[in-house]
Amino acid sequence: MGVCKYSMKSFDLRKLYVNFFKEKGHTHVASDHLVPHKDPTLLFTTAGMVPFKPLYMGAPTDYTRAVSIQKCLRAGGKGGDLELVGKTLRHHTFFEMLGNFSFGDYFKEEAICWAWDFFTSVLNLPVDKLWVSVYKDDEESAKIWINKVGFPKERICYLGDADNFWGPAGQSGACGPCSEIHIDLGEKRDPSVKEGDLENGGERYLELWNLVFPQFDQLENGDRQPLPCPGIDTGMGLERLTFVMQHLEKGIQNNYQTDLFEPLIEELSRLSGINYSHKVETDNFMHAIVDHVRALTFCLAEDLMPSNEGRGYVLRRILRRAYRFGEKINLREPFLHQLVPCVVDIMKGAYPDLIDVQKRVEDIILLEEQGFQKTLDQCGAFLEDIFKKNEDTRRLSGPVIFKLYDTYGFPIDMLSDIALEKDFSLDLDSFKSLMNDQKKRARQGWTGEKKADILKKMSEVFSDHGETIFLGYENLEAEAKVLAVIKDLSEKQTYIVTDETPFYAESGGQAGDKGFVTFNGNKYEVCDTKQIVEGISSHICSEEIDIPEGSIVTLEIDKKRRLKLMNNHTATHLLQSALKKELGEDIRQAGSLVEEHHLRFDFNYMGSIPIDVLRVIEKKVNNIIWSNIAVGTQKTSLSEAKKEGALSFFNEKYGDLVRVVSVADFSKELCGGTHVLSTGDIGFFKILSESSVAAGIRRITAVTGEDAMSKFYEYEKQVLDLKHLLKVEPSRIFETVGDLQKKLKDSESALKKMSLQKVLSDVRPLEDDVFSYKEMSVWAKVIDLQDKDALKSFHDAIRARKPEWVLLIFANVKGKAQIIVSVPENGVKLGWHAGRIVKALAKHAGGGGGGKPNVAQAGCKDVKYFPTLLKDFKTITLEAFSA
RNA sequence: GGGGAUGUAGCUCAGCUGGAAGAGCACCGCCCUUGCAAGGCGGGGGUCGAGGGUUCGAAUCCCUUCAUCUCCA
Repeated sequence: MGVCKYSMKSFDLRKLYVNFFKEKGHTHVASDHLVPHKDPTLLFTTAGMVPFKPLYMGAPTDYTRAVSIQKCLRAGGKGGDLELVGKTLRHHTFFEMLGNFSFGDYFKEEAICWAWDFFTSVLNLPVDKLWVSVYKDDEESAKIWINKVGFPKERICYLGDADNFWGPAGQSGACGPCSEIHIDLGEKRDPSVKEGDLENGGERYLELWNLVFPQFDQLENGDRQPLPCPGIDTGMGLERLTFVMQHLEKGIQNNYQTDLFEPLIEELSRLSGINYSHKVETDNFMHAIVDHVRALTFCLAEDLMPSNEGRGYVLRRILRRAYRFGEKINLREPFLHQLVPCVVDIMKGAYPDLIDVQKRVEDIILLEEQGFQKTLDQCGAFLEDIFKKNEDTRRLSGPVIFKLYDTYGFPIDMLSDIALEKDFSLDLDSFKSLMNDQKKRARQGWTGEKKADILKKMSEVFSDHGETIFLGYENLEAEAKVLAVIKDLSEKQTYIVTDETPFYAESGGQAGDKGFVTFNGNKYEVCDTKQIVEGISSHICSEEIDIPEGSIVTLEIDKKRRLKLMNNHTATHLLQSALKKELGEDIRQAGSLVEEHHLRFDFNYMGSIPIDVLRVIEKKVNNIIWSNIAVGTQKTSLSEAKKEGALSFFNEKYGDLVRVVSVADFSKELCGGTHVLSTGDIGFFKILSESSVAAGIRRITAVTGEDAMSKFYEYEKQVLDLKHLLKVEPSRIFETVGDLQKKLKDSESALKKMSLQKVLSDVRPLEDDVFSYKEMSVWAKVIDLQDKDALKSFHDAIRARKPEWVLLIFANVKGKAQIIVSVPENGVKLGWHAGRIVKALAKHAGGGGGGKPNVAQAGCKDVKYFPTLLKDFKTITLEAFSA
């Protein structure tokens, strides 16, 4: 990458910022995940404050000031940023947000003064180039800027809701007025922007830092209430800040020339052979590509997978957009994965975790690129076809374009390019109206949140009491206080929430506990335990129950079931370690399920796993089980755990104490689940199946202990049954069945042949059975047959001998009445139609049938009709000739 | 959550308005060739994604469901 040419690098800016606010009493909180698992209303973390949302609602914490550098992703949705990326120089899908926060602590004055201080004393930004905006009704902030900071009045702008009222992130939550600091990059950069017009700042006035003053809580219905815990929420994009610093130093023109992007652009330029800063158009494609690769790398590093729905689909769209742009700069083969090492190299200083996942990220991206290329190729034939079909008009209609886009996912911009090449026009207006129809349909289909009220009650319990305390590592029964009893009438279920519980709530793949809740001598069955709101365990009973809040109840779990879950969960850990040791260290969990009677483990791996390798894996696990090693659990900090090499899946909340489950040096994982005390408890481990669930993902299912034994009995019984049935030793069953199959097959085909031969020798196509009708010789016969297939063979044999006759065959196939009629070519010309004839015959005999003019089949209720059909053939089929 | 499409041999796919499940590649055997490549002849392999229904008869029509792809939210 070479020596960095800037004295102030992105890495330094992160440090300066965090240290500045640490000195002002802020706790440095590490970035939360891009996928906010605690907030189902958001697809991705879109702002620095997202992880802190509950704190503004008054959730308990041990700090009131925080500083963070938050990984963020904005793609589609409300902002619609995705389409802008590349076209403007300041939008990104993935970016890092520097933020300082106050929860009921300091307010506007400190926020504004410190921001100013950071800009002017730490970064030495040119004071005369800075501009400030405040919310139109927020005199308080304006006064602070003028009186406390001494900021010139004439460079303060008052803006409205669109620009200076922030939030909420998602459908609900904290929001409030804000004040922004902009920098004037000079008139030359964007001459269309008037002096001081921050509202339409274009490329001239760059919004650098947004100081938000969250004061309100917006509800789902749009109403605003005062926030329980108002404070400060600021956000400054690291990419923009870095740009400004390096612009001032070296005069670079955009974010993509900063040290955060420049090596990537250089690499892309090398791969494509296209120079940067050559043409605006290709530059924009390069911008979008490198932006998207960063986003992809960070998402995939968090174990998010491209898929066809939800978050994974957003990821897939980002990838495809980048891939398509590649084509515009002469990259016609998968190339995105080749940029990943460069992303990792740039970011590894701040995100060392990336190093471990680099290889995996590359693999997944390559696979996706190949998959997309395949869909494009498959559209090729369809495309050719539609261009051919519309050759006369040289125009593709709306419905045709819509179908191509909606069903096959063929990108419209690519279609336009091809159409241009072939000199075709596109009816895009009609296409757009079809898209609108689809949007309308989608909106109508939206049923809304059914369980919103239940979620709301659970959230209230959370903010009043905090997380449910889990006693179940040591205790299998306990007394506890009831905090809430919530009835779901639509499902006939009751959720019972207590302050503490021995019940394990479904999490980390481990199934929730079952058992009983006892109150006042009444025993209620708990059929599952779940965390409907994260942190709150609810005991689910499938009946309506009334227990007053505040009551003390006895909680008792199904112990036998839990022991099995513990077996299976520990075994899952052992399996994962064994897989890593046997198939490679880059094996990663892609999902796991721990249930009472079996366990399931999904992981990334290309290709299937040979049976003998599975046996080796099985053996490794069993060796650990038979060594009877104590299973250790300890609480430690996340960073400590990582240092010791514990496996983690990015699901842990930073800052918390984490629980590490370890089996000597064989396995070490962060896990909140319940485990056996010693591996020997598991008894035995047996893999039942290995299969594929998605591209690049394999699934292993297995059983342990008693269930492994049951499985063995099941197989044993099957073998013994076979042994008795076949009267051979088990070792010879395979061979014997093979022989039997072959014999059966041979004799079946011999039988078929023989019975056909017999019919053919018994029934000869003699002139005696022929009558003349409508200028043709008609041969009619009733025969008996063993199976339906023989009928057609019989017909073909007769046809071969008498090509000039009309054949009329009535067959009794084991009691079922079947008719076949066939007419030679010259008969068809004379007006004979086998289909119509057979239909008429069948209709007369309570059946139905049909076929082509030359040959047709039918069936009817009973063979007893055959003589009549024969006798009255001419009258019955009369109408078959009239048409 | 709402649309559209696909699911047939190990792989890639044909199969029309219902009437004996097919092709190419791959596989196995034999022939030709000193060997390789190629060719010739023969052969094995399918619950037509699953479950219902209509029908004398369903890969084909209808309903349900699952998986994959795709668009919209």
